Amino acid sequence: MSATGGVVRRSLLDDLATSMLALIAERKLAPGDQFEAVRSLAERFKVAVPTVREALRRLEATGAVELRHGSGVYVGPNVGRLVLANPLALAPSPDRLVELLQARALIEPPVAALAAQTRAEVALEQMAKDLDAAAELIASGDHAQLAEVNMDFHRSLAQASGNATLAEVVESVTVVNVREQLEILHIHGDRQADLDEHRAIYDAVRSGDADLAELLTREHLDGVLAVINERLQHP
Amino acid sequence: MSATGGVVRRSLLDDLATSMLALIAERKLAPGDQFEAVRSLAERFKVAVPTVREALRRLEATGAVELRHGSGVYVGPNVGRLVLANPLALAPSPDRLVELLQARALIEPPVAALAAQTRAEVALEQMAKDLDAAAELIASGDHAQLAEVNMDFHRSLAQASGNATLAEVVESVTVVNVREQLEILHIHGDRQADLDEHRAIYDAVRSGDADLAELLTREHLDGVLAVINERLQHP
DNA sequence: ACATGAAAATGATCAGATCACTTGGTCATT
DNA sequence: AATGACCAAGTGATCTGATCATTTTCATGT
Repeated sequence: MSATGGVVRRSLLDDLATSMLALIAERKLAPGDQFEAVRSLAERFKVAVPTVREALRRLEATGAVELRHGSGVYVGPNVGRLVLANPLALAPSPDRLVELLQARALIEPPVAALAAQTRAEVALEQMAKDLDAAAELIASGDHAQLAEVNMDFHRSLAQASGNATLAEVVESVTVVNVREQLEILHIHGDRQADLDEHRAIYDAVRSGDADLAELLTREHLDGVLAVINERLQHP
Repeated sequence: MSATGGVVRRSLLDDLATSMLALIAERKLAPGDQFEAVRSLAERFKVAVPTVREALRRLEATGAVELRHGSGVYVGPNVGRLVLANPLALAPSPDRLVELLQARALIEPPVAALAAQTRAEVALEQMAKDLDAAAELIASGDHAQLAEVNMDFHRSLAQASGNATLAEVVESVTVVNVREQLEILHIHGDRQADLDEHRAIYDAVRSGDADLAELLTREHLDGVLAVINERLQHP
Protein backbone atom coordinates (compact mmCIF):
# COMPACT_ATOMS: atom_id res chain seq x y z
CA MET A 1 0.00 0.00 0.00
CA SER A 2 1.15 3.49 -0.73
CA ALA A 3 -0.62 5.35 2.04
CA THR A 4 1.64 8.34 1.58
CA GLY A 5 1.31 10.20 4.77
CA GLY A 6 4.39 12.20 3.91
CA VAL A 7 4.73 15.63 2.41
CA VAL A 8 7.61 14.90 0.10
CA ARG A 9 7.28 16.17 -3.42
CA ARG A 10 10.54 14.85 -4.80
CA SER A 11 10.14 11.62 -6.62
CA LEU A 12 10.56 8.40 -4.75
CA LEU A 13 13.64 7.78 -6.81
CA ASP A 14 15.39 10.95 -5.74
CA ASP A 15 14.84 10.08 -2.12
CA LEU A 16 15.99 6.54 -2.67
CA ALA A 17 19.20 7.56 -4.42
CA THR A 18 20.14 10.11 -1.79
CA SER A 19 19.14 7.77 1.01
CA MET A 20 21.37 5.05 -0.32
CA LEU A 21 24.25 7.46 -0.71
CA ALA A 22 23.66 8.58 2.84
CA LEU A 23 23.67 4.96 3.94
CA ILE A 24 27.04 4.45 2.27
CA ALA A 25 28.43 7.55 3.94
CA GLU A 26 26.93 6.56 7.27
CA ARG A 27 28.61 3.18 7.16
CA LYS A 28 31.86 4.83 6.12
CA LEU A 29 32.14 2.51 3.13
CA ALA A 30 35.09 3.10 0.85
CA PRO A 31 35.31 2.45 -2.89
CA GLY A 32 35.46 -1.29 -3.45
CA ASP A 33 33.54 -2.24 -0.33
CA GLN A 34 30.44 -4.35 -0.75
CA PHE A 35 27.26 -2.43 -0.17
CA GLU A 36 24.01 -4.37 0.16
CA ALA A 37 21.89 -6.72 -1.90
CA VAL A 38 19.19 -5.30 -4.13
CA ARG A 39 16.44 -7.30 -2.46
CA SER A 40 17.69 -6.28 0.92
CA LEU A 41 17.65 -2.62 -0.06
CA ALA A 42 14.14 -3.00 -1.41
CA GLU A 43 12.96 -4.38 1.90
CA ARG A 44 14.90 -1.81 3.90
CA PHE A 45 13.36 1.13 2.09
CA LYS A 46 9.99 -0.52 1.67
CA VAL A 47 9.98 -0.21 -2.09
CA ALA A 48 9.86 -2.68 -4.94
CA VAL A 49 12.96 -4.20 -6.48
CA PRO A 50 12.70 -2.47 -9.88
CA THR A 51 12.55 0.88 -8.13
CA VAL A 52 15.71 0.13 -6.20
CA ARG A 53 17.38 -0.96 -9.38
CA GLU A 54 16.50 2.28 -11.15
CA ALA A 55 17.98 4.24 -8.30
CA LEU A 56 21.09 2.07 -8.37
CA ARG A 57 21.43 2.59 -12.10
CA ARG A 58 21.42 6.29 -11.50
CA LEU A 59 24.20 5.96 -8.95
CA GLU A 60 26.05 3.56 -11.17
CA ALA A 61 26.05 6.04 -14.04
CA THR A 62 28.39 8.36 -12.17
CA GLY A 63 30.50 5.63 -10.63
CA ALA A 64 29.03 5.93 -7.17
CA VAL A 65 28.24 2.22 -7.08
CA GLU A 66 28.90 -0.88 -9.15
CA LEU A 67 26.58 -3.79 -9.79
CA ARG A 68 28.40 -7.06 -10.27
CA HIS A 69 26.28 -9.88 -11.59
CA GLY A 70 26.05 -12.74 -9.18
CA SER A 71 28.26 -11.01 -6.66
CA GLY A 72 26.59 -7.93 -5.26
CA VAL A 73 26.46 -4.16 -5.16
CA TYR A 74 29.72 -2.41 -4.40
CA VAL A 75 30.80 1.14 -3.72
CA GLY A 76 32.18 2.71 -6.87
CA PRO A 77 35.39 4.70 -7.32
CA ASN A 78 33.71 8.06 -7.92
CA VAL A 79 31.64 8.32 -4.78
CA GLY A 80 32.17 11.76 -3.29
CA ARG A 81 33.71 13.28 -6.37
CA LEU A 82 32.67 16.75 -7.41
CA VAL A 83 33.81 16.81 -11.03
CA LEU A 84 33.89 13.92 -13.45
CA ALA A 85 34.22 13.07 -17.09
CA ASN A 86 30.94 12.36 -18.82
CA PRO A 87 30.87 8.57 -19.00
CA LEU A 88 28.51 8.77 -21.96
CA ALA A 89 30.60 11.14 -24.00
CA LEU A 90 30.79 10.26 -27.63
CA ALA A 91 33.98 10.41 -29.65
CA PRO A 92 34.96 14.08 -29.88
CA SER A 93 35.32 15.79 -33.22
CA PRO A 94 38.79 17.02 -34.24
CA ASP A 95 37.76 20.55 -33.29
CA ARG A 96 36.58 19.36 -29.91
CA LEU A 97 39.82 17.48 -29.44
CA VAL A 98 41.91 20.56 -30.13
CA GLU A 99 39.72 22.45 -27.70
CA LEU A 100 40.30 19.78 -25.13
CA LEU A 101 44.06 20.03 -25.53
CA GLN A 102 43.86 23.81 -25.30
CA ALA A 103 41.98 23.46 -22.07
CA ARG A 104 44.66 21.14 -20.75
CA ALA A 105 47.42 23.52 -21.87
CA LEU A 106 45.69 26.24 -19.92
CA ILE A 107 44.89 24.33 -16.76
CA GLU A 108 47.77 21.96 -16.19
CA PRO A 109 50.73 24.36 -16.06
CA PRO A 110 49.51 26.26 -12.98
CA VAL A 111 48.56 22.92 -11.47
CA ALA A 112 52.14 21.80 -11.97
CA ALA A 113 53.33 24.96 -10.25
CA LEU A 114 51.09 24.22 -7.30
CA ALA A 115 52.33 20.65 -7.28
CA ALA A 116 55.90 21.93 -7.00
CA GLN A 117 54.86 23.87 -3.92
CA THR A 118 52.86 21.11 -2.28
CA ARG A 119 54.77 18.01 -3.35
CA ALA A 120 52.40 15.40 -1.95
CA GLU A 121 54.77 12.52 -1.37
CA VAL A 122 52.59 9.61 -2.47
CA ALA A 123 51.84 11.34 -5.73
CA LEU A 124 55.52 12.08 -6.33
CA GLU A 125 56.31 8.43 -5.93
CA GLN A 126 53.52 7.56 -8.31
CA MET A 127 54.97 9.98 -10.85
CA ALA A 128 58.31 8.21 -10.58
CA LYS A 129 56.59 4.86 -11.10
CA ASP A 130 54.78 6.21 -14.13
CA LEU A 131 58.07 7.39 -15.60
CA ASP A 132 59.67 4.00 -15.06
CA ALA A 133 56.69 2.24 -16.57
CA ALA A 134 56.82 4.56 -19.57
CA ALA A 135 60.49 3.84 -20.10
CA GLU A 136 59.82 0.12 -20.11
CA LEU A 137 56.89 0.46 -22.48
CA ILE A 138 58.99 2.48 -24.89
CA ALA A 139 61.51 -0.33 -24.87
CA SER A 140 58.86 -3.01 -25.32
CA GLY A 141 57.10 -1.03 -28.02
CA ASP A 142 53.62 -1.23 -26.48
CA HIS A 143 52.48 2.17 -27.67
CA ALA A 144 48.86 1.87 -26.63
CA GLN A 145 49.81 1.08 -23.08
CA LEU A 146 52.47 3.78 -23.19
CA ALA A 147 49.91 6.44 -24.01
CA GLU A 148 47.84 5.32 -21.04
CA VAL A 149 50.80 5.58 -18.72
CA ASN A 150 51.65 9.00 -20.08
CA MET A 151 48.15 10.11 -19.16
CA ASP A 152 48.69 8.55 -15.76
CA PHE A 153 51.71 10.79 -15.32
CA HIS A 154 49.63 13.89 -15.89
CA ARG A 155 47.04 12.67 -13.40
CA SER A 156 49.70 11.88 -10.82
CA LEU A 157 51.13 15.34 -11.36
CA ALA A 158 47.75 16.84 -10.56
CA GLN A 159 47.50 14.62 -7.49
CA ALA A 160 50.79 16.05 -6.28
CA SER A 161 49.11 19.44 -6.04
CA GLY A 162 47.31 18.14 -2.98
CA ASN A 163 44.07 19.57 -4.30
CA ALA A 164 41.58 16.78 -4.93
CA THR A 165 39.28 19.00 -6.94
CA LEU A 166 42.06 20.00 -9.30
CA ALA A 167 43.04 16.37 -9.57
CA GLU A 168 39.47 15.53 -10.54
CA VAL A 169 39.40 18.25 -13.15
CA VAL A 170 42.66 17.10 -14.70
CA GLU A 171 41.54 13.51 -14.56
CA SER A 172 38.33 14.47 -16.32
CA VAL A 173 40.08 16.15 -19.21
CA THR A 174 42.70 13.44 -19.56
CA VAL A 175 40.45 10.42 -19.29
CA VAL A 176 38.09 11.63 -21.96
CA ASN A 177 38.44 9.37 -24.91
CA VAL A 178 42.06 8.70 -24.37
CA ARG A 179 41.99 6.52 -27.40
CA GLU A 180 41.17 9.38 -29.74
CA GLN A 181 43.95 11.44 -28.26
CA LEU A 182 46.29 8.55 -28.69
CA GLU A 183 45.46 8.09 -32.33
CA ILE A 184 46.84 11.53 -32.89
CA LEU A 185 49.59 11.39 -30.34
CA HIS A 186 50.96 8.44 -32.22
CA ILE A 187 51.80 10.91 -34.91
CA HIS A 188 53.98 12.76 -32.49
CA GLY A 189 56.33 9.91 -32.79
CA ASP A 190 59.10 11.19 -30.61
CA ARG A 191 58.11 9.17 -27.58
CA GLN A 192 61.55 9.48 -26.06
CA ALA A 193 61.30 13.28 -26.16
CA ASP A 194 57.93 13.03 -24.44
CA LEU A 195 59.45 10.93 -21.72
CA ASP A 196 62.34 13.35 -21.32
CA GLU A 197 59.92 16.24 -20.97
CA HIS A 198 57.94 14.33 -18.37
CA ARG A 199 61.14 13.62 -16.50
CA ALA A 200 62.12 17.28 -16.57
CA ILE A 201 58.71 18.22 -15.18
CA TYR A 202 59.11 15.63 -12.48
CA ASP A 203 62.53 16.95 -11.51
CA ALA A 204 61.25 20.52 -11.36
CA VAL A 205 58.34 19.48 -9.15
CA ARG A 206 60.55 17.34 -6.97
CA SER A 207 62.99 20.20 -6.43
CA GLY A 208 60.17 22.60 -5.66
CA ASP A 209 60.80 24.92 -8.59
CA ALA A 210 57.25 26.06 -9.28
CA ASP A 211 58.07 28.45 -12.10
CA LEU A 212 60.11 25.88 -13.95
CA ALA A 213 57.48 23.20 -13.48
CA GLU A 214 54.86 25.51 -14.88
CA LEU A 215 57.02 26.52 -17.81
CA LEU A 216 57.99 22.98 -18.71
CA THR A 217 54.42 21.75 -18.48
CA ARG A 218 53.24 24.58 -20.68
CA GLU A 219 55.92 23.92 -23.27
CA HIS A 220 55.16 20.23 -23.18
CA LEU A 221 51.45 20.64 -23.82
CA ASP A 222 51.91 23.46 -26.31
CA GLY A 223 54.26 21.18 -28.17
CA VAL A 224 51.67 18.43 -28.35
CA LEU A 225 49.08 20.96 -29.39
CA ALA A 226 51.31 22.31 -32.14
CA VAL A 227 51.84 18.85 -33.52
CA ILE A 228 48.14 18.15 -33.55
CA ASN A 229 47.27 21.44 -35.18
CA GLU A 230 49.85 20.86 -37.84
CA ARG A 231 48.61 17.35 -38.37
CA LEU A 232 45.01 18.48 -38.76
CA GLN A 233 46.00 20.96 -41.42
CA HIS A 234 47.98 18.39 -43.38
CA PRO A 235 46.06 15.15 -43.16
CA MET B 1 42.00 -5.79 -14.86
CA SER B 2 40.29 -3.48 -17.27
CA ALA B 3 39.27 -5.12 -20.51
CA THR B 4 42.39 -4.76 -22.55
CA GLY B 5 40.88 -4.37 -25.94
CA GLY B 6 39.43 -7.20 -27.95
CA VAL B 7 36.21 -8.82 -26.84
CA VAL B 8 33.81 -6.68 -24.89
CA ARG B 9 31.07 -8.51 -23.03
CA ARG B 10 28.65 -5.63 -23.00
CA SER B 11 25.55 -6.20 -20.95
CA LEU B 12 22.13 -5.73 -22.47
CA LEU B 13 21.93 -2.46 -20.62
CA ASP B 14 25.10 -1.07 -22.14
CA ASP B 15 23.81 -1.83 -25.59
CA LEU B 16 20.46 -0.30 -24.81
CA ALA B 17 21.93 2.92 -23.45
CA THR B 18 24.29 3.41 -26.35
CA SER B 19 21.61 2.43 -28.85
CA MET B 20 19.26 5.02 -27.47
CA LEU B 21 21.97 7.66 -27.56
CA ALA B 22 22.68 6.69 -31.13
CA LEU B 23 18.98 6.99 -31.89
CA ILE B 24 18.95 10.50 -30.48
CA ALA B 25 21.99 11.44 -32.53
CA GLU B 26 20.56 9.81 -35.63
CA ARG B 27 17.37 11.83 -35.35
CA LYS B 28 19.40 14.97 -34.75
CA LEU B 29 17.41 15.71 -31.63
CA ALA B 30 18.48 18.75 -29.65
CA PRO B 31 18.20 19.32 -25.88
CA GLY B 32 14.56 19.86 -25.01
CA ASP B 33 13.16 17.81 -27.87
CA GLN B 34 10.80 14.99 -27.02
CA PHE B 35 12.33 11.58 -27.48
CA GLU B 36 10.10 8.51 -27.38
CA ALA B 37 7.76 6.81 -24.97
CA VAL B 38 9.13 4.16 -22.65
CA ARG B 39 6.69 1.52 -23.90
CA SER B 40 7.52 2.38 -27.46
CA LEU B 41 11.24 2.04 -26.78
CA ALA B 42 10.65 -1.30 -25.10
CA GLU B 43 8.87 -2.58 -28.16
CA ARG B 44 11.41 -1.07 -30.53
CA PHE B 45 14.35 -2.76 -28.86
CA LYS B 46 12.44 -5.91 -28.01
CA VAL B 47 13.09 -5.69 -24.30
CA ALA B 48 10.91 -5.32 -21.23
CA VAL B 49 9.86 -1.96 -19.87
CA PRO B 50 11.88 -2.13 -16.63
CA THR B 51 15.01 -2.76 -18.65
CA VAL B 52 14.39 0.29 -20.77
CA ARG B 53 13.77 2.31 -17.67
CA GLU B 54 17.06 1.24 -16.13
CA ALA B 55 18.90 2.30 -19.24
CA LEU B 56 17.05 5.60 -19.25
CA ARG B 57 17.95 6.18 -15.63
CA ARG B 58 21.56 5.75 -16.53
CA LEU B 59 21.27 8.36 -19.27
CA GLU B 60 19.25 10.59 -17.02
CA ALA B 61 21.96 10.57 -14.37
CA THR B 62 24.31 12.55 -16.59
CA GLY B 63 21.65 14.79 -18.06
CA ALA B 64 21.51 13.04 -21.42
CA VAL B 65 17.75 12.60 -21.13
CA GLU B 66 14.93 13.72 -18.86
CA LEU B 67 11.88 11.76 -17.79
CA ARG B 68 8.86 13.94 -17.15
CA HIS B 69 6.03 12.22 -15.39
CA GLY B 70 2.91 12.10 -17.49
CA SER B 71 4.56 13.89 -20.34
CA GLY B 72 7.33 11.87 -21.90
CA VAL B 73 11.05 11.34 -22.33
CA TYR B 74 13.03 14.36 -23.51
CA VAL B 75 16.58 15.02 -24.58
CA GLY B 76 18.57 16.47 -21.69
CA PRO B 77 20.85 19.49 -21.65
CA ASN B 78 24.12 17.63 -21.12
CA VAL B 79 24.07 15.38 -24.13
CA GLY B 80 27.49 15.59 -25.74
CA ARG B 81 29.29 17.20 -22.84
CA LEU B 82 32.75 15.98 -21.90
CA VAL B 83 33.06 17.26 -18.34
CA LEU B 84 30.31 17.68 -15.82
CA ALA B 85 29.67 18.26 -12.15
CA ASN B 86 28.79 15.13 -10.23
CA PRO B 87 25.01 15.38 -9.91
CA LEU B 88 25.13 13.19 -6.83
CA ALA B 89 27.76 15.16 -4.99
CA LEU B 90 26.99 15.56 -1.35
CA ALA B 91 27.50 18.77 0.54
CA PRO B 92 31.24 19.39 0.57
CA SER B 93 33.10 19.72 3.83
CA PRO B 94 34.66 23.09 4.65
CA ASP B 95 38.04 21.74 3.61
CA ARG B 96 36.63 20.56 0.32
CA LEU B 97 35.00 23.92 -0.20
CA VAL B 98 38.28 25.77 0.27
CA GLU B 99 39.87 23.36 -2.13
CA LEU B 100 37.15 24.04 -4.63
CA LEU B 101 37.72 27.76 -4.38
CA GLN B 102 41.46 27.26 -4.74
CA ALA B 103 40.81 25.29 -7.89
CA ARG B 104 38.67 28.10 -9.23
CA ALA B 105 41.30 30.69 -8.31
CA LEU B 106 43.80 28.67 -10.29
CA ILE B 107 41.70 27.92 -13.34
CA GLU B 108 39.55 30.95 -13.93
CA PRO B 109 42.17 33.71 -14.27
CA PRO B 110 43.84 32.21 -17.36
CA VAL B 111 40.38 31.48 -18.71
CA ALA B 112 39.57 35.16 -18.31
CA ALA B 113 42.75 36.01 -20.18
CA LEU B 114 41.71 33.74 -23.01
CA ALA B 115 38.25 35.26 -22.97
CA ALA B 116 39.81 38.70 -23.43
CA GLN B 117 41.53 37.39 -26.53
CA THR B 118 38.57 35.58 -27.99
CA ARG B 119 35.67 37.78 -26.90
CA ALA B 120 32.82 35.58 -28.09
CA GLU B 121 30.13 38.15 -28.66
CA VAL B 122 27.08 36.26 -27.37
CA ALA B 123 28.88 35.48 -24.15
CA LEU B 124 29.94 39.11 -23.72
CA GLU B 125 26.34 40.19 -24.02
CA GLN B 126 25.36 37.55 -21.50
CA MET B 127 27.97 38.91 -19.10
CA ALA B 128 26.46 42.36 -19.45
CA LYS B 129 23.02 40.94 -18.72
CA ASP B 130 24.36 39.12 -15.69
CA LEU B 131 25.83 42.37 -14.39
CA ASP B 132 22.56 44.22 -14.87
CA ALA B 133 20.63 41.43 -13.18
CA ALA B 134 23.08 41.49 -10.28
CA ALA B 135 22.66 45.24 -9.85
CA GLU B 136 18.90 44.86 -9.68
CA LEU B 137 19.10 42.00 -7.22
CA ILE B 138 21.38 44.02 -4.95
CA ALA B 139 18.78 46.75 -4.99
CA SER B 140 15.91 44.36 -4.33
CA GLY B 141 17.86 42.52 -1.62
CA ASP B 142 17.32 39.03 -3.03
CA HIS B 143 20.66 37.67 -1.92
CA ALA B 144 20.03 34.04 -2.80
CA GLN B 145 19.17 34.94 -6.36
CA LEU B 146 22.10 37.35 -6.46
CA ALA B 147 24.57 34.62 -5.63
CA GLU B 148 23.17 32.55 -8.47
CA VAL B 149 23.58 35.38 -10.92
CA ASN B 150 27.12 36.00 -9.72
CA MET B 151 27.90 32.40 -10.55
CA ASP B 152 26.26 32.94 -13.91
CA PHE B 153 28.71 35.74 -14.55
CA HIS B 154 31.66 33.44 -14.01
CA ARG B 155 30.14 30.87 -16.35
CA SER B 156 29.46 33.48 -18.99
CA LEU B 157 33.04 34.65 -18.65
CA ALA B 158 34.23 31.13 -19.38
CA GLN B 159 31.87 30.96 -22.35
CA ALA B 160 33.50 34.06 -23.73
CA SER B 161 36.74 32.11 -24.02
CA GLY B 162 35.18 30.31 -26.95
CA ASN B 163 36.40 27.00 -25.58
CA ALA B 164 33.43 24.78 -24.74
CA THR B 165 35.54 22.38 -22.71
CA LEU B 166 36.86 25.15 -20.51
CA ALA B 167 33.33 26.43 -20.15
CA GLU B 168 32.24 22.99 -19.01
CA VAL B 169 35.06 22.80 -16.50
CA VAL B 170 34.25 26.20 -15.04
CA GLU B 171 30.57 25.37 -15.03
CA SER B 172 31.33 22.17 -13.16
CA VAL B 173 33.28 23.89 -10.40
CA THR B 174 30.79 26.73 -10.05
CA VAL B 175 27.58 24.73 -10.12
CA VAL B 176 28.69 22.40 -7.41
CA ASN B 177 26.63 23.02 -4.38
CA VAL B 178 26.18 26.65 -5.05
CA ARG B 179 24.12 26.86 -1.93
CA GLU B 180 27.01 25.94 0.31
CA GLN B 181 29.21 28.48 -1.34
CA LEU B 182 26.50 31.06 -0.90
CA GLU B 183 26.18 30.41 2.77
CA ILE B 184 29.73 31.54 3.12
CA LEU B 185 29.70 34.20 0.50
CA HIS B 186 26.94 35.85 2.44
CA ILE B 187 29.56 36.54 5.01
CA HIS B 188 31.51 38.49 2.50
CA GLY B 189 28.86 41.09 2.78
CA ASP B 190 30.26 43.64 0.42
CA ARG B 191 28.07 42.73 -2.48
CA GLN B 192 28.60 46.04 -4.15
CA ALA B 193 32.36 45.50 -4.18
CA ASP B 194 31.79 42.11 -5.76
CA LEU B 195 29.71 43.68 -8.47
CA ASP B 196 32.34 46.34 -9.07
CA GLU B 197 35.01 43.69 -9.42
CA HIS B 198 32.85 41.78 -11.87
CA ARG B 199 32.32 44.96 -13.85
CA ALA B 200 36.04 45.62 -13.95
CA ILE B 201 36.66 42.11 -15.23
CA TYR B 202 34.00 42.61 -17.86
CA ASP B 203 35.56 45.87 -19.00
CA ALA B 204 38.99 44.30 -19.23
CA VAL B 205 37.65 41.42 -21.29
CA ARG B 206 35.60 43.70 -23.47
CA SER B 207 38.62 45.89 -24.21
CA GLY B 208 40.76 42.84 -24.94
CA ASP B 209 43.24 43.41 -22.13
CA ALA B 210 44.12 39.81 -21.35
CA ASP B 211 46.69 40.53 -18.66
CA LEU B 212 44.36 42.84 -16.80
CA ALA B 213 41.45 40.42 -17.07
CA GLU B 214 43.60 37.67 -15.65
CA LEU B 215 44.90 39.86 -12.85
CA LEU B 216 41.48 41.14 -11.85
CA THR B 217 39.95 37.68 -11.89
CA ARG B 218 42.77 36.35 -9.75
CA GLU B 219 42.43 39.17 -7.25
CA HIS B 220 38.69 38.71 -7.18
CA LEU B 221 38.83 35.01 -6.41
CA ASP B 222 41.76 35.33 -4.04
CA GLY B 223 39.75 37.92 -2.18
CA VAL B 224 36.80 35.58 -1.81
CA LEU B 225 39.17 32.83 -0.75
CA ALA B 226 40.80 35.04 1.85
CA VAL B 227 37.44 35.90 3.34
CA ILE B 228 36.46 32.27 3.52
CA ASN B 229 39.74 31.21 5.07
CA GLU B 230 39.47 33.92 7.67
CA ARG B 231 35.89 32.96 8.35
CA LEU B 232 36.76 29.32 8.84
CA GLN B 233 39.45 30.22 11.38
CA HIS B 234 37.12 32.48 13.37
CA PRO B 235 33.75 30.77 13.35
C1' DA C 1 44.98 -31.43 0.81
C1' DC C 2 42.81 -30.86 -3.32
C1' DA C 3 39.38 -30.96 -6.81
C1' DT C 4 34.59 -31.34 -7.79
C1' DG C 5 30.12 -30.09 -7.98
C1' DA C 6 25.83 -29.02 -5.82
C1' DA C 7 23.49 -25.28 -3.35
C1' DA C 8 22.86 -20.64 -2.01
C1' DA C 9 23.21 -15.79 -2.85
C1' DT C 10 22.69 -12.27 -5.97
C1' DG C 11 22.10 -9.58 -10.08
C1' DA C 12 19.50 -9.46 -14.85
C1' DT C 13 15.49 -9.67 -17.29
C1' DC C 14 10.84 -10.49 -18.16
C1' DA C 15 5.59 -10.01 -17.91
C1' DG C 16 1.52 -7.75 -16.64
C1' DA C 17 -1.01 -4.71 -13.80
C1' DT C 18 -2.22 -0.45 -11.30
C1' DC C 19 -1.43 4.27 -9.72
C1' DA C 20 -0.26 9.25 -10.73
C1' DC C 21 0.62 13.10 -13.56
C1' DT C 22 0.23 15.84 -17.95
C1' DT C 23 -2.04 17.26 -21.77
C1' DG C 24 -5.52 18.35 -24.88
C1' DG C 25 -10.14 18.60 -25.92
C1' DT C 26 -15.24 18.90 -24.61
C1' DC C 27 -18.76 21.45 -22.90
C1' DA C 28 -21.38 24.33 -19.91
C1' DT C 29 -21.35 28.92 -18.00
C1' DT C 30 -20.73 33.58 -18.51
C1' DA D 1 -16.56 34.56 -28.06
C1' DA D 2 -14.07 33.99 -23.69
C1' DT D 3 -13.56 31.54 -19.68
C1' DG D 4 -13.34 27.83 -16.63
C1' DA D 5 -14.61 23.04 -14.99
C1' DC D 6 -14.30 18.56 -16.30
C1' DC D 7 -13.14 14.33 -18.59
C1' DA D 8 -10.26 11.00 -21.23
C1' DA D 9 -6.13 9.46 -23.52
C1' DG D 10 -1.19 9.19 -23.28
C1' DT D 11 2.65 8.46 -20.50
C1' DG D 12 5.73 7.93 -16.66
C1' DA D 13 6.02 5.71 -11.74
C1' DT D 14 5.63 1.92 -9.00
C1' DC D 15 4.32 -2.64 -7.61
C1' DT D 16 4.06 -7.81 -7.58
C1' DG D 17 6.04 -11.98 -8.64
C1' DA D 18 8.47 -15.00 -11.30
C1' DT D 19 12.49 -16.98 -14.08
C1' DC D 20 17.22 -16.97 -15.91
C1' DA D 21 22.42 -16.20 -15.41
C1' DT D 22 26.55 -15.57 -12.78
C1' DT D 23 29.27 -15.72 -8.78
C1' DT D 24 30.41 -17.46 -4.41
C1' DT D 25 30.34 -20.79 -0.79
C1' DC D 26 30.91 -25.05 1.10
C1' DA D 27 30.06 -29.89 1.76
C1' DT D 28 31.73 -33.97 -0.38
C1' DG D 29 34.59 -37.45 -2.33
C1' DT D 30 39.03 -38.87 -3.79
